[in-house]
Amino acid sequence: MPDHYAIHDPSCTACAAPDLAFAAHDHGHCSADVLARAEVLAQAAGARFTPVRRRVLEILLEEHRALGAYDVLQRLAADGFGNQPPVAYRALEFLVEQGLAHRLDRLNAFVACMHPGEAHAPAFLICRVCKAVAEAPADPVRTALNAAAATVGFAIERASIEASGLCPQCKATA
Amino acid sequence: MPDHYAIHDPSCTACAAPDLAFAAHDHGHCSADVLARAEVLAQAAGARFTPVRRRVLEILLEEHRALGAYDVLQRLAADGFGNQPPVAYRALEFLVEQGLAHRLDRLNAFVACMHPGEAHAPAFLICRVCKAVAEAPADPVRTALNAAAATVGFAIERASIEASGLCPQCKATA
DNA sequence: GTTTAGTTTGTTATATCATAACAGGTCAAG
DNA sequence: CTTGACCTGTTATGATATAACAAACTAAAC
Repeated sequence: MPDHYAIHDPSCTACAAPDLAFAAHDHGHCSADVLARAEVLAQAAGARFTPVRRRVLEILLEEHRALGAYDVLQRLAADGFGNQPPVAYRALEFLVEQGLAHRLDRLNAFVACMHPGEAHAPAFLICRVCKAVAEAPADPVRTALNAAAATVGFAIERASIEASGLCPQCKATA
Repeated sequence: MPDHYAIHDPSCTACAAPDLAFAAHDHGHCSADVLARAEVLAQAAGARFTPVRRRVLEILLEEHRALGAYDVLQRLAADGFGNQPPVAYRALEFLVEQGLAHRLDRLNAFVACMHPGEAHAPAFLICRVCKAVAEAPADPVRTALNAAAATVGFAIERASIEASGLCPQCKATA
């Protein structure tokens, strides 16, 4: 197994950071690591990590940005895969189901999950200038949300928490 | 001014409840109250609360549910207004800008604001069975979210918090 | 009371996002 | 090596949203 496929290593600076989307980092390592973990996880789940699916995840992993299904589709078509919408939507749906990607409702777009396999229900931070997307740990947020829901007797099953604003770099530049 | 146009009265059981969407209540009072407040607020903002705009708010206020733009459009057309998409989208956009309605990204749909004029940034609770939508106070949630964002240096400008699950009634029925 | 500038509405046309349904191909289990 | 499940590709269509322009209305200035 080549070095850049090395498994996630929490002692590595890059891997240990809570979120890298807004920080300079070894993105080659970062994305290869996530891809390798994804492969393992899909296997473990008895799911088939086929070429289209793998390629879609690779495409999403190229940047810490959300891509629309049609953007992904265009890339797939260029790589010789089918170029009809269901091809992209199905692969994206698979990745979301497997916890390897997330859908951002605000953007009608998809982003690679940077913490596959690590049980998490993140809040998304979307920079309105550079469009980078980061996953922020949201346990306290969800605790507060559950409490608010409980006061009216509502039982939350799924919640999406998506914030837009300025990432550290774009804030500094402005 | 007829009685059902009476202004919001916090001493009234209906008006005082944190959120009525999931509770039996005098909906005629509830919606007329919100409508009357909306009218006042629009005036105060120097905005024109025209017939289409008013009608769209009335339509949204008929139920504590989110309606798609095309649902609203159909209702408008039946009332003799234009029946092309921009008619609905523009009125909805106006209401959202004025804080009289909210857009739910998860549903691509719109819901009347039940707390117009009361500075608020709610979390939305969407019942997956009866489709009712309630606004829950989200100050603690937003505090937690801001804290999470701050740890990565992100400055939140707008956040949407949308949860789906079971409302009290549907939970009891299940 | 008329003019005028800004706003609102209506319309045509088109862009963007998403899925249903079916045919053919692939793969692993038996 | 067949079978059944699943995956991919395709056609077609549905659902959501906006650009651009013309006509009508409104409010304010004169």
